Amino acid sequence: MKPLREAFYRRNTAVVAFELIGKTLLFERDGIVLSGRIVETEAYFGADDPASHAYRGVTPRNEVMFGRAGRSYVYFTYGNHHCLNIVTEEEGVAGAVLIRSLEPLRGISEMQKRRKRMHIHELASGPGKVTEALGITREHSGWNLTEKPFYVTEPEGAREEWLHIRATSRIGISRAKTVPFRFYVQGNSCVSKR
DNA sequence: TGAATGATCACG
DNA sequence: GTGATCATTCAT
Repeated sequence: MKPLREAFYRRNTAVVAFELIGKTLLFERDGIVLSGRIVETEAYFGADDPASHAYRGVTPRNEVMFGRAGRSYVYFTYGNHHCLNIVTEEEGVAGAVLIRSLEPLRGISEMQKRRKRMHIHELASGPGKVTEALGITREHSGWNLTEKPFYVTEPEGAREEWLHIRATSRIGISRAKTVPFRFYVQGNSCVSKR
């Protein structure tokens, strides 16, 4: 399967966040393919979104959010965890989709090793777990996700889960708590817990 | 130079 | 419910 192209990401962030549900995220490293179905995302905008890192303009950390769509934005938070985003919108406009949860597909034993957990629903059911399962750190920020080895594709088969996608407020933020910019597959055990 | 904060997780 | 743990940001 071919990677999703830059034009997919160069659109409204909430639309991209919604449409990324059900797609497959892949990272091929050291001859091992790690992949999962995206089952939970959140949209973060720019100047009009007080919960976004880009709310107050460009900083050294967030500058990739203002750059070209389809790039990774990885940041370190709470002294322990990394979070993976994919940049959206036209160049010069801030936006990114936080990848909150994956349903593991390939490379499960490698994810179990990295996470020190066995159960499928513990491997990538939260943004910090996603990056730990795939071994993603700030070194992987700014990568071009429209080409291998780190990319997103259409799922195998039909995208049936669109019927079951829910939208709610975003998790873990202190501002803009009401807008429904979180999307997830209802009933999927790999979605993060409330 | 310092203090506050944080798009989290695991454990009890 | 709470502690861990530190990079980032903004104010001083």
